[in-house]
Amino acid sequence: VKHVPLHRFQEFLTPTPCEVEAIERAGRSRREFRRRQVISRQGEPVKEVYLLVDGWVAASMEVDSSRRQMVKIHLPGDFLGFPNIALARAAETMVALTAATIDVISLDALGRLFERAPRLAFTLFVSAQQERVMLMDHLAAVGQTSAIQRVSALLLHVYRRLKLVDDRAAEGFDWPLSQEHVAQGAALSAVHVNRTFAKLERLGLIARERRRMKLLDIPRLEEIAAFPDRLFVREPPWLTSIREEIPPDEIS
Amino acid sequence: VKHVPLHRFQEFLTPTPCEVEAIERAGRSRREFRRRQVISRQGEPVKEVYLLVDGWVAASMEVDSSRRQMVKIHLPGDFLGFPNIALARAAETMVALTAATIDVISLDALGRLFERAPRLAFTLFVSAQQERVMLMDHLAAVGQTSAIQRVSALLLHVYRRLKLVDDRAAEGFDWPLSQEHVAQGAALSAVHVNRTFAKLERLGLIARERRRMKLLDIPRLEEIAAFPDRLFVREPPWLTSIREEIPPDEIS
DNA sequence: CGGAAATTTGAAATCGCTCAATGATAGTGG
DNA sequence: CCACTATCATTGAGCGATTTCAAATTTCCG
Repeated sequence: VKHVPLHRFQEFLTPTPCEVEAIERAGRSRREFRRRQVISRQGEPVKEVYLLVDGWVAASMEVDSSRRQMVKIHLPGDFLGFPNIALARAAETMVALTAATIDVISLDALGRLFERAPRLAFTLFVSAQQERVMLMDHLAAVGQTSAIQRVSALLLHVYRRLKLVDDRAAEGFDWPLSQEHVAQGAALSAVHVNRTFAKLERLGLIARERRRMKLLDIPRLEEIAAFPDRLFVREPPWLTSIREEIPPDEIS
Repeated sequence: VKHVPLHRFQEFLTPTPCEVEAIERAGRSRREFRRRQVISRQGEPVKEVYLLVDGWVAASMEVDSSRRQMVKIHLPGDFLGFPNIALARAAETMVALTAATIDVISLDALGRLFERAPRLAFTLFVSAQQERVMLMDHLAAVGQTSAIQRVSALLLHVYRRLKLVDDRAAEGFDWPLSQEHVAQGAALSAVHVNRTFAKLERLGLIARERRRMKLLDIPRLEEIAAFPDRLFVREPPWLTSIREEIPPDEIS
């Protein structure tokens, strides 16, 4: 059995054993998906959220039948579907970009977590704010930068996230995204993404082969992309000082 | 003394008196800003968050010296600066679009709220997810729609939010945004925003005069914009069933 | 091995941008 | 209250980054 990855929690503080247990308890049933399979669909009633245990997942929104915007590339350890809990009907469609393993978390389990583990709850809250920052950066890139900058930014974004977990990302990494996917993420046409990849390759900044990607000149890519590498807080005093758990007998 | 507006809380559930008190207690010092005054600047260390009591505020990010993206138009009742709590240095710059009144909330006070008022904490969490949905819609509009659609979407977005609080918005509303501001929000040039406003006016969809705006044909604008009018959850069982408050004596 | 999905390339069209100049509005101090 | 100045809105002309359309390869997957 694959262990639940805790990356998104550990970014802000190291969970105590009983907090880890609370997380493990919240996720119940596990589901497997094949590449290209739809996990949840835009417009469906919202009943649960998910934890991505393994694989890549794309979250996207259909604007009209021919246009869709990818709003997030989810990697292992990410929560999926959280924005939908504010809605009666889901805003995003989730599609597996690779074979993927997912744990289902009920909304009731989430509520119990807020009641019993306030520090973990606050961590989840901070994590939601982090997602907002990433969306803001994405919006700024799409709104204010050129095609080559947006594609470079997307490459750097994925690279930086992979490197947090696996240092070998510097020697190249699996790249399951089609050029059509990149187009939907960077808000470009697939044709222009193709030309932009070709240009980056010609400049010696990236190398592509099969479904692998390697960034050859990261400093130069960062210079081009103008995409901020955010420094997130780590164990801030206002977070660590909160009580870790409310014993069950104190809850009526 | 102006009362603290609670719009963003009341969207998801009606706070109990002691929850209202907890909110009032969290906000301490009040500050006043003039139009165009900077409230907080991108890159500064993050020490506090704010509640917008009165006025409009723009949150924007500078991509380079000549390009900036407005990521949110804040109206009374909005929390300001929440995304920054995940960061060591602020990502957004806040500027008052009108004269504005703001309450300062310390991060410690926020922590106490998570410890003491779990239901309120969960409401804040859901509210953060709502903000993510709005950012996703914004990103989809900027990435996938034409100039006239983006400007229509921005107008509708503001109109819908104002109407929640004040029905007279249908008869026109104050419009403190310059065309340069609209340009930064919709990711267009100010010149093109001007031409797009002129077009909307020529089509009989809007009327502008001085710093007022009136939407003349909302159904047609909605048709053009293709901007979703989200239905947010209201008092969902998984939120209302959480215990309202942990008595102080149960906290060591 | 066959069919579907994805990539690549060319040519033509377009939406929105930049530059530049003029006109209107609003805020400020005398 | 008026004049002065900065900000904001408007309009024209030319250009260019990216799109669309179309067709040919190549790769992937069952």
